[in-house]
Amino acid sequence: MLQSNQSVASLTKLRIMKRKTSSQPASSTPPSSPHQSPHFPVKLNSIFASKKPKNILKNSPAITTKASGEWVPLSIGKSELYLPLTFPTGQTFRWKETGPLQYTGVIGPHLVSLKQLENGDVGYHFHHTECEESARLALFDFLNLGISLSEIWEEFKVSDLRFCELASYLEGARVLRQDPLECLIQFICSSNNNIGRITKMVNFLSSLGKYLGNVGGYDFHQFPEINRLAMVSETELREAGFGYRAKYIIGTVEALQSKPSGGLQWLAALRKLNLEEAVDALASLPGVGPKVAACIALFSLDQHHAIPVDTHVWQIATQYLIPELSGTRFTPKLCSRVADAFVCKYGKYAGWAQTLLFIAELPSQKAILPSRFCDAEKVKPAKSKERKKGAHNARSRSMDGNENVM
DNA sequence: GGGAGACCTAGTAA
DNA sequence: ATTACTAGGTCTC
Repeated sequence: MLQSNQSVASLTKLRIMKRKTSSQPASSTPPSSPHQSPHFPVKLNSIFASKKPKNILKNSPAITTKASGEWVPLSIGKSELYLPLTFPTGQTFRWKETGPLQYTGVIGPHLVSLKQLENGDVGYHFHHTECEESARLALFDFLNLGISLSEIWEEFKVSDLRFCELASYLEGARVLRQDPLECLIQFICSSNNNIGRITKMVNFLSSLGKYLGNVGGYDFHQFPEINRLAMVSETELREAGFGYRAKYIIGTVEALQSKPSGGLQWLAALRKLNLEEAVDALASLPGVGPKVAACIALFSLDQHHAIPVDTHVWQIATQYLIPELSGTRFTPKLCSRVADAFVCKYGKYAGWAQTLLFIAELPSQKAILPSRFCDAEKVKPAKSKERKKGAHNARSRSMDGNENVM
């Protein structure tokens, strides 16, 4: 039953690094046969220097060379990255499932496929890129490989038995490091919305960017620059199905254009702020409230303890962290209370812990977890009705088992 | 500063 | 079959 859900395509994001102009679009089919080829060079110290856990790539053997048609192994293993728990779980709406255990997306100007190899490792393949080296760096950065998932999970496991048990079934649920602009726009689209529709909206905006190629029947584009986004009218967006979010997109794009340092710079600078400052800055943009801001902060701004609180996270929190509030109704005022509870329990990387707990609540995952993880039914607030099957809130990342986006 | 209602759509219930 | 209502996050009043 996991499969049906995984058909949800996810998309990606690019890094905030300078965009390279890429050359001719490539129409290619992802390689089909995993190939044990050499490892890649690992010169990421400067990039990841500030990260806490040791760089999991640090000791990887150097080498490289990848012939097209091959999967180049990342040599990190499933415990560090398991694609089905990372890409189609609501962090990004730009990556597509293009094969069994295979996902394709765009990182900056690079079109790349990732595949879980038979030995558990993840292999990558660039379909379209001008510079292999910068593509590789962009990929490592996007995958947040400067952070050891297994290392921070160890700490969660020690302090939380339930996390420990879940982790053994849901290995490799990693938090990505997306491009802030892409992340911002995607999550503005996500507000009060369901995954199928969000994906359509994001696809529409993405198609305004430079075409990079087709993989598995899906067209891939570089995410459009701010000035390109600014050329779209609210009317066009509404006709494309954005609803009232159309004006949010327009307003946010205008706000970014008006930043003295430029929108991209302004967004990039948020990575240097503390969480509260970053969230406040983001919330100054139309269409960005506490929840969307937390998503952007966690998924693109290195704010590892950001907790996107929605009704589903509220359920998790009242069930396991603050049972004294169980049965009460969620109000915005309680947002910080929930976030604090997560940080208090899990610390600096609370957002990463919360991501796993969230995924464990997805119908697709519950289906493969032992029943003891499912019997603890949520205590619903008096006024709340049964949860619907269809429309799920975005952050509810694939909450919908029936979701069939593409 | 907190609460209520509007916004938009898809899915569900009546 | 149509209609009424619902969730979901942000904004406005």
